[in-house]
Amino acid sequence: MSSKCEQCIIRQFNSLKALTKDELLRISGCKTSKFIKKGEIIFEEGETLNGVYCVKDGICKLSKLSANGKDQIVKLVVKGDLLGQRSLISDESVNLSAVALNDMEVCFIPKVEIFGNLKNNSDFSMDVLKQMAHDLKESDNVIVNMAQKSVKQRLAEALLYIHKNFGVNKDGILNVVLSREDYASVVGTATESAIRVLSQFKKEGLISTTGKQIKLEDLEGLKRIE
Amino acid sequence: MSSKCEQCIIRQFNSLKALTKDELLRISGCKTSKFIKKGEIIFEEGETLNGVYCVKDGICKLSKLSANGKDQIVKLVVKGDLLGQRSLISDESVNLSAVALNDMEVCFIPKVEIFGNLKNNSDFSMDVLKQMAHDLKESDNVIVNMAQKSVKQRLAEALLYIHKNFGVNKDGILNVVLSREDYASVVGTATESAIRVLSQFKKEGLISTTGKQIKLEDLEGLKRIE
DNA sequence: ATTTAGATATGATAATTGTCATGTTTTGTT
DNA sequence: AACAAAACATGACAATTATCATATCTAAAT
Repeated sequence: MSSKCEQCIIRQFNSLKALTKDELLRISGCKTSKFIKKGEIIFEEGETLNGVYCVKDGICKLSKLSANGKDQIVKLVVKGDLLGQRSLISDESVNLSAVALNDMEVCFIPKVEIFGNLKNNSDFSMDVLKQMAHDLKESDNVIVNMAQKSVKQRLAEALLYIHKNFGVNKDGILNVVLSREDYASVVGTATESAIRVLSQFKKEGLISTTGKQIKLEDLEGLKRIE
Repeated sequence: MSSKCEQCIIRQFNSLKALTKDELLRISGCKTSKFIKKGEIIFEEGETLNGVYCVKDGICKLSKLSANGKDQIVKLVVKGDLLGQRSLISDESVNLSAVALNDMEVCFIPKVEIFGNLKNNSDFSMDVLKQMAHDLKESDNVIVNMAQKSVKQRLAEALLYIHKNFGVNKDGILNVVLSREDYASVVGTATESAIRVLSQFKKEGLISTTGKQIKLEDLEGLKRIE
């Protein structure tokens, strides 16, 4: 019993908003809904996808295994994002692995539907194109940051990024809860280094922590990190 | 007196190949041809573009100024590539600066033409989409490399990348000639570090140099760098 | 041919980051 | 509650990379 895409609010946050009522009805008919538990793998590097996932709830990480055996987290995915678009479009195997950081709810939309709409609805394809263009810009900016900034700067920016894009709960604690290892993997450093920098931020009053939970105490201070 | 796009071979290498004869004729009518000297700026970060550049000849670098004042080269552009697509599509100012590394010849195609074709020719928009999807994958891979690999590894890979994608002349010398500063800027390190690593490669017989010209002497050796 | 600015090269040293060892805390399981 | 496993934390040290100083080489301009 799948609910109706026409009434799904999530769709407003991604390219599916450009679809017509008829197109949405068709998708409603063939999509499948899935619940994914924290830590579960949605797909893995090298797999072939036969559709895209629309994230209804929860957060996941997109990562790639480096030659040295360490995982690099390339992106964090919010509610509303589409997963697997890129691989679908270029008709290649998936380049990144997706792992749930929370319990998630996703809808799987088959490839044929997406391609049909890309071909026939230029509003939709234009929106997908815009989304990709935006992602590409973000990626280029990440490259520059990785290449030019220190671990301390990158970690400060990662915290600010999560704060801005995923928000905080009523107590001011970041909605995304990452392990220290995951932070290291976002920033591209050793786990111990990430731990050390977070400890330093704590000492300096820039953040406070309760277990894995992190609260940003001084946004301006974090922005000033050099 | 602009030559005809219909007869331009370059177009086979980019998304313009998906255009119809009529569409190409229209572009022929409104495009402008430009010669750009080595070192000249094609466009700079923050500018607004009113079209895309189709690279007919020559090579250029796309770079971004980091907060620390250093340039990071994000991509090298070959003959056949389109410049400025991304910014045009997302309707934002340009994120990267483009500077000629050679004497170049480019054609400028106005925004309206591109958008018209994106809207009306789904083969064209699909091809642009594919190109962007491919670029996005490449960018993600670069992020992983920047984050996880050493300067030595990154420089070896940069040399191999240039070898593979831009080729060599009759003497086996890389077709792309970069200054040591540019190499540092590709790899994301200090100029002195880039120089040192290149010197080391030379000592180890992996490369040979004559001034700025570099020849790869041992491809397999470079691939094995750790 | 000489000058000169810029690029290349290398040494010395400092700063950053990674690795290994080890201890503590947290978490989940029986 | 007791235990084991995992995550977190920190010290000591090694490796990598950046910075500063200075020397040499190259290429362009006079």
